[in-house]
Amino acid sequence: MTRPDSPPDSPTARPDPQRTVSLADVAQLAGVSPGTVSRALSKPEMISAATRQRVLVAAERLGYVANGAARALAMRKTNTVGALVPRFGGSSFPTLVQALETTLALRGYTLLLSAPDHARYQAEAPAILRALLERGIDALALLGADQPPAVFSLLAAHRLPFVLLWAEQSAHGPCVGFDEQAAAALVVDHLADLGHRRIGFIGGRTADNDRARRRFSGLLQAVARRGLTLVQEATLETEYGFREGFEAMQAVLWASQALPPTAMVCGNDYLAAGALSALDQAGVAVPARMSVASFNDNDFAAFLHPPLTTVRVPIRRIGELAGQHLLAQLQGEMAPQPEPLPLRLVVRGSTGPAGDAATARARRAGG
Amino acid sequence: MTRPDSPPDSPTARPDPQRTVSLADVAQLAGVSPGTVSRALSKPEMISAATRQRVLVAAERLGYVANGAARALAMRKTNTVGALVPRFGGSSFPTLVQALETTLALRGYTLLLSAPDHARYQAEAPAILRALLERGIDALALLGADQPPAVFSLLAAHRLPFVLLWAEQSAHGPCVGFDEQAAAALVVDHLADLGHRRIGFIGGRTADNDRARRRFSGLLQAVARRGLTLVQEATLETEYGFREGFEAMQAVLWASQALPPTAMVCGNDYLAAGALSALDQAGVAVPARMSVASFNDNDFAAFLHPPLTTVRVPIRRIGELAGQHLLAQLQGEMAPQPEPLPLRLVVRGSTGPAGDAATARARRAGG
DNA sequence: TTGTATGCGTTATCAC
DNA sequence: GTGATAACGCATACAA
Repeated sequence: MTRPDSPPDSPTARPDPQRTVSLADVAQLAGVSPGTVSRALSKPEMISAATRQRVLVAAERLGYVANGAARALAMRKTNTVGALVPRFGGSSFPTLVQALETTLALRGYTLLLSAPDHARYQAEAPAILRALLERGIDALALLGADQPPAVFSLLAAHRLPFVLLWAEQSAHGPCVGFDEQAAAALVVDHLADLGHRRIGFIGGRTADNDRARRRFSGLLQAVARRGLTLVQEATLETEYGFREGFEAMQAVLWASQALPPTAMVCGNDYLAAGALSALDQAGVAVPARMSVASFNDNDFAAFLHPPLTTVRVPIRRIGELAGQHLLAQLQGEMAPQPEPLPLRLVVRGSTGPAGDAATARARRAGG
Repeated sequence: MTRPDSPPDSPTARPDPQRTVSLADVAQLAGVSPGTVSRALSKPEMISAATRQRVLVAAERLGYVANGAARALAMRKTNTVGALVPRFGGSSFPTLVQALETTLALRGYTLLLSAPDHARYQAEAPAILRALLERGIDALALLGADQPPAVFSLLAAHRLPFVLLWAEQSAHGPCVGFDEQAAAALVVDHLADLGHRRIGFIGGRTADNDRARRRFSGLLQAVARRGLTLVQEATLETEYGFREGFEAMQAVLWASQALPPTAMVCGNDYLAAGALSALDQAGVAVPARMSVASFNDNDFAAFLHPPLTTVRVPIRRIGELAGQHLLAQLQGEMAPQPEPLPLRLVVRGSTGPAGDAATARARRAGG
């Protein structure tokens, strides 16, 4: 210790107002050694009740707050988990991140958030990941299985536990997600059962993310299986967003006016809400003249009116499970068994292409 | 150095596969001292081009990544900024946080996110803040001026630069926000100009957050100033959210059926979207039979249909400015002058209580 | 149970 | 320009 001791009986007992109070300060005030303070704080059971009490009081009096950097340096762990999630304003990622953060916080971990936009991440993923690694994280959650090539090798090189959020079956590492194809099948089967034959789709950009890709491919499969027609002029990709859904639906109405689809499927509820607004503005009655169905990422589509049939997708649960998965890895436990996440079709005011009578018939027939 | 040197000519040149590569390793490979490596990496201009090159190559070969904890310990700064933001799934906070993160990331800072729910934060704010302090942050952004009492004293005790997001004029510290009262006035004046006399309000909980409180009080003032009537049965508080807006609007329709308001103001666009859905479901034509106006927190209400008149509120800008403010504090510069954030009224399909003719007259008259 | 001593990986202050 | 060396604040193995 180089810092000169200040008179222990000085009025305020704060030696140097500039310096932040450290273990040594607490030790001095409590009249014990620094090691004892360290143990009293983090391994109370190793210390006698009496001294522990003295230490606690001293720490309290001084307003001691541990220095995480020093601790991290000594313990070689930061109690911090990184989250690498693209730009999420106006998406459903916040819900996911929130759930992840909550799960981690309950176990004493903090979340370090990095939210580059898509373009920047594609361009400089290694640098972004590296910044996270430098800052010090014990584990990492990444959104989607679609990662730039360098990412996985960096993770491997640093032996960093990680999990892919909202992804299925990646060869690259553990994933937490759900069966997008099944979700798409639920929607399409429902529409087919109602008697719809020609449907359209407004979805996210398949080039950008594997979620949109899987959702779309699931749709294609189900459409083929049920012998439906996916109307080309009524099928397009866009960014996720309310405005985007609105404009996409306008475009669809215009492009397919010769022979429009009787039902539209939207890739998420922002798109669906926008699409409904566009239909309303265009005077297209829903669901009488056109049905709309959607994937309910945001707990959101379930309350739209005109009513929308949705597949309720467990976003929050992904965050929780991912957190648990990471925590398990960090504790050296086995990862929890990959329970399949439940999907639920919420049917609201659906109608077949020929109106309610046909719909009732279809319901009796199809299930 | 206690670790035994491995033969420098070993095939893979990786001494100990378990250990993470450090400055010393790079130094050894480059044949220079650790100090030189440190400088070559962080203060390149202090090093000759030749050795710098050698160091860079060595670092690259070894996949060196700096240890932030050690750096933080030595430099007494973490290059990390904390954000303490309550539950933000389904709110407009993500937009704000995203903007903050982007602003900080561009200047080399990372964001440590803590997102407790409101109840937990009220109950254990000191513990939550303390966790952030322990983890090591150079500055902190907090949402709202409403903070539990212990928070500001903790911040002061640790001399931590901070800023209050989406808040005005708090005596406790610097704020970045906009004039909620003016925003409310824009909406109310617009409705009054159209000839509305009786309006209702669905807003956030004023007990929980000062934003809702200010928004509501601004509304009250403007209503009084224009001599309007705020219909009691059509005025209520709720959580922010789509579902909440839907249910609140249903409640309003029921409670005020004797003499309903001719216009509803909603506290944010989630509430407004929900309210529109409820009106649609109830068969209330908008805006013919009832006008709806809202504060557009999410870039969202501007695309709803039936159309909604909104005050466009600069959430993103708050995040950016807060980031700049913190960065300025961290660099010891003066904080940027508190430029007033712009508010804009976006008029869409508004109608007066007696229909379009009256509206046209009112527009000519009122402005 | 408690004190002592050392290392964690960097940066910074000196000399050279 | 570059190399030694001393902090930075904490945890922990080892002694007592």
